[in-house]
Amino acid sequence: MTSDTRTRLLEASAQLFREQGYAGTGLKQITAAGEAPWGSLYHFFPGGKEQLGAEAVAHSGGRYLKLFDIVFDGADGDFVRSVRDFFQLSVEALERSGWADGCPIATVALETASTSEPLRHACAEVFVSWQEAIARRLRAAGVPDGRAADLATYVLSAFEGALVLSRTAHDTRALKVTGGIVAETVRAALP
Amino acid sequence: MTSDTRTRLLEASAQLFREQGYAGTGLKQITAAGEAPWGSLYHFFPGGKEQLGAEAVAHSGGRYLKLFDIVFDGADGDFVRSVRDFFQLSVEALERSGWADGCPIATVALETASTSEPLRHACAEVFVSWQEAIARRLRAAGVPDGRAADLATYVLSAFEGALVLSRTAHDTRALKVTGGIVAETVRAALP
DNA sequence: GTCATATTAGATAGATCGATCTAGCGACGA
DNA sequence: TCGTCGCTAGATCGATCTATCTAATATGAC
Repeated sequence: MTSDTRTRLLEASAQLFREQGYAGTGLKQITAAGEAPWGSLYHFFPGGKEQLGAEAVAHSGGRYLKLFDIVFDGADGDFVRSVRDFFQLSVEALERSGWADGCPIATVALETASTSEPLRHACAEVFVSWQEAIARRLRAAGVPDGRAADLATYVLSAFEGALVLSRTAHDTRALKVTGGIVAETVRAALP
Repeated sequence: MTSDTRTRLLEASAQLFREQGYAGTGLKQITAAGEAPWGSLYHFFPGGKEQLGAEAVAHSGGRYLKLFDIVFDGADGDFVRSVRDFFQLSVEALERSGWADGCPIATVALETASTSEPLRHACAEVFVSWQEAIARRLRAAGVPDGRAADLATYVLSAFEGALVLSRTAHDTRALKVTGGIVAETVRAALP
């Protein structure tokens, strides 16, 4: 039986880290947002902020992994449509949240790439899992192994970058434009 | 006559923000790195950390803009080669710096997109200037206006995303793979 | 040389940071 | 009813954060 408080702390962390980064978020703010008692934080996460951060990253990563599958399954094997759908989903998420909900990992990844090895590693693992999920679907669409891995990396790169540009510009154009071109490129690469 | 101390503060800020983000960098650390006296910081930047951050972002942005031109000019009008060169330059910068020198803007952009309007705006302006620089070269290569703008956004998106993945993974593969596919895509789009 | 301005020096304020600590609450089995 | 143990409560520590302040010191014009 997983603790409810623990989950709330994890999800509050994930959301706050996504919006304002790891260093920019205080533990007090996390307990407030998660409506969790201060004493519980170090009970559930004796490793402190770093452990909480690493677990929050993994939590967000897993959640998005499920979302990938939902989008892929909803497109009935049409990989190109999946790509379009995913970019479109982010367009809507950005608009709905007032430009707050970008990539739940990227901010922490960049902040901690040179400052915390455990956090960097957690972020790297999430990115790998996402690329594998995309590559798996590409292989299912008939793309050879190595080429599928490369295309998956390419799609994720373009997606992450477009999210950075769109969120910073407060304008979904980058996501729409990039999504369109990436979808075309992928279509041409399918057998 | 621009103050030397002021420039050192600006460049130290730019480098530290690039490595560890805006919130993760203290003003004391900046004065130490820039070998500048503490009293000078608020003399040159009375607006405090936010002003220093915004100016550092603009400073980095302008520096990269010049680098764009150097790379473009070095490729003798061969835009596809410019793209490859630029991805390759980042590969080398990442390796040389021990995975510290990624995009000088992206970290701050993500951190401050929802927390500081002046900083977000400074980052957005840099990204716009970069896209315009790329688009100008695409037009020079014969690509129509609107299409050039879209392709420029696409190239920058893919580049930024690949930098995030490579820096996080401590592996230049994402930059190499993405750079290759983007170069191919751009080549096919040229007249 | 004199005066005004630009810059440096560094102590200090006041807030907040992550982390630790002890005390106590409350549910549940014996 | 009594313990036990998971969890909560929140004071508190030392460090660090940004920002402000007053003096002292260069610097340059005249």
